[in-house]
Amino acid sequence: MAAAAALSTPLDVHFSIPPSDSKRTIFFTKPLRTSSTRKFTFSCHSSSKSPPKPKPKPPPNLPESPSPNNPSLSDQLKPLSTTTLSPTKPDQTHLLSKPKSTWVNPTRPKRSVLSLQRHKRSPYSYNPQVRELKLLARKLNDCDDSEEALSLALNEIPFEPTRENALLILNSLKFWPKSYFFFNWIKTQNMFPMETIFYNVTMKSLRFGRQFQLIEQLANEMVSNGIELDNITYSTIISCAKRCNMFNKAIEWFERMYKTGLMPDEVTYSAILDVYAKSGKVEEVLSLYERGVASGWKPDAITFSVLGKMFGETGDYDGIRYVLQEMKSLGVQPNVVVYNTLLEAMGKAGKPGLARSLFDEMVESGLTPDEKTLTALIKIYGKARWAKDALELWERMRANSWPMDFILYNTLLNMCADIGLVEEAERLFEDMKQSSDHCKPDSYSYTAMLNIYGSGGNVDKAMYMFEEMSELGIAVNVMGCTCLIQCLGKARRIDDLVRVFGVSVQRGVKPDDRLCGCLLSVVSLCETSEDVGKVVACLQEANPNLVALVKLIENKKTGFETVKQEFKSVIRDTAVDARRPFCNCLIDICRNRNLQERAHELLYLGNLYGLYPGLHNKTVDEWSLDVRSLSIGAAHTALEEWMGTLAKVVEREEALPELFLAQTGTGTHKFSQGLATSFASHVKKLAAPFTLSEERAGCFVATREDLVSWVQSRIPSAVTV
DNA sequence: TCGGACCCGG
Repeated sequence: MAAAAALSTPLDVHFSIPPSDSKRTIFFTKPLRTSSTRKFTFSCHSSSKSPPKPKPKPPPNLPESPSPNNPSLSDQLKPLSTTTLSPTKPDQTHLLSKPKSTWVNPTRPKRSVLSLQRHKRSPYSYNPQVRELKLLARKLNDCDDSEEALSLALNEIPFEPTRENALLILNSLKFWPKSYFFFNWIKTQNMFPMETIFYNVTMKSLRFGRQFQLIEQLANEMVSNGIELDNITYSTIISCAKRCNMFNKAIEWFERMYKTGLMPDEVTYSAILDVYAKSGKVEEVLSLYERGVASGWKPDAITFSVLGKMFGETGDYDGIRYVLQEMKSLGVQPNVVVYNTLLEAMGKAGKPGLARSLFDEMVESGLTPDEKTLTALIKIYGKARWAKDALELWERMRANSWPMDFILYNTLLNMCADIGLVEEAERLFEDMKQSSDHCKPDSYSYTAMLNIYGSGGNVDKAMYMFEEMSELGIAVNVMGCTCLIQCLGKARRIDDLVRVFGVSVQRGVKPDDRLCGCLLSVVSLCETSEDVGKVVACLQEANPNLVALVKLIENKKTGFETVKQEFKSVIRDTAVDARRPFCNCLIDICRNRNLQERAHELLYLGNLYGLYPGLHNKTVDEWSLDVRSLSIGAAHTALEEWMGTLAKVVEREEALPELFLAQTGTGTHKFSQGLATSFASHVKKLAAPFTLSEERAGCFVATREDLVSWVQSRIPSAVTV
């Protein structure tokens, strides 16, 4: 929906089609912005070694007495969001620096936002009947879910239903229906008044089953029966809402807590921080964090893990650095979970080297990495194509007998797919087959193998995997199906492709936009109209609108305006990550059908709708064309377009930079198609003066002199490209 | 033995 909104409004404002006599130009126009999400970043900390920032001394840590007029959380945050958080004051974006005096008023001590006291647990005393009680609990756990069965089990109750006994049983019940039933049963017995703890324990069990409705029902019951809701109650409610992705509910209950005058303790506080973090409210998280610290709170590892995850989600490297520095200055030692979170965040921020150093630091500090640590790191090395580091780590894992689980196995397989390690993957896959039950290859493992064989062009082995999956009853998912179809398409095994598509759909695969993009790319590869028809028939089943667009653009009579409208409508309904592939494929289809003009129109539209950000970059010294995210056909089209535009600039004798360069990338992936090679031959065909740069990998360069004389030698033909 | 954080895909 958001994507649709982003597409619908700004485009027509920015673009009106010029009169037919003037050419549309792709380059040298102000790039379109489809959205303007402000990314929060900290101002730079000069060095993590610098002494910790002076934190304001907190007011005395006395929990405030409940006040009937306690401000709500949003009221409390208001002064922050209108002052400190104002995005219009760039010098104030450093939220976590010393708080601004606008809200630290020395004459009026700031209200504390959390209680530094943890909730006291009731002391546990030994229950002599523990054996019998555990036995009953097991019986309840094992018996049928039906009310009859549960009642029957409870009838033979071997003990007095005292408060302690009931609590012990309630604590031992594993599944929420049992806990809920038992809780209600205690209520009907009327042996003792229901206290908060019974509600809390029951809610905890309900949370396992994500029964937020029931939890909320119980909470309301507590309110109407005058039973106190404590921090444990609230944190349980909040974390359940969070797990159910009901962030508004979580915030609503947090607000309710404030309004009743109960001060959150650090558990509730970090739970709500996580809620804000998961709902993307970075600024709220930071102001809450800041205010907590200003109240004298020393955040623990869990808080930093929440912050780290939040920054990881947006790949905010400055944020990650801040978390590390903040822990250091507060003297909080990261534990394994914190390291895991930060490692993953480093991966999302695209910092494999820093992830590696962080991992070294973790091991040096004496911590043992667990499955999640290794999963994070292997994934990072795979995505970065750091084969050496990945293999070394793998070796180290085995040498140290570090823990493995099936997710780590699957991540290793994916890493092999990323790096192109076919034999290693096969060995690993065999290991999994030999292993005990919990690491047997599952749908993910098979998908990884389909990916490996598919991208390596090993059609027969990929097909073998596909058959084996159906023999073993392992579900084919849409991604595995996509890998296989892509591979069959490249091998021009269209009949097999059609069969695989049919079988997959029959087995429940719901084609998504990426699968459609894959089918579309096969359409562009097909050499006979018969094959085209077969693939289009599959595509018709999955995305009829896309097929209609293909037919439209193939028809020479279709006018540009029509293409534009239909293109826009298809792209708007397409998942963001599939939009550019769609456009690339459509361009390829045109080029293969000799519809060059249409290809240029489509590239223009793709650029117009923001599918190729950063395609063209200009500085005073150099202009560059970055075709790394383009298909071969699209890259050729872009080069022609660029040349045409440059010709015009030369013709008009406008200022030109010293250097021109076209970036094709080096195709670091073992299986990658070699855009550079194809680009080189196209450059040669055009006789353009670009040569592969020796200093800059994956770049073709041309000097101004060469380019100008080449353009002049082509005039007037160049102008009309 | 009443509550909070971290892992797999095109």
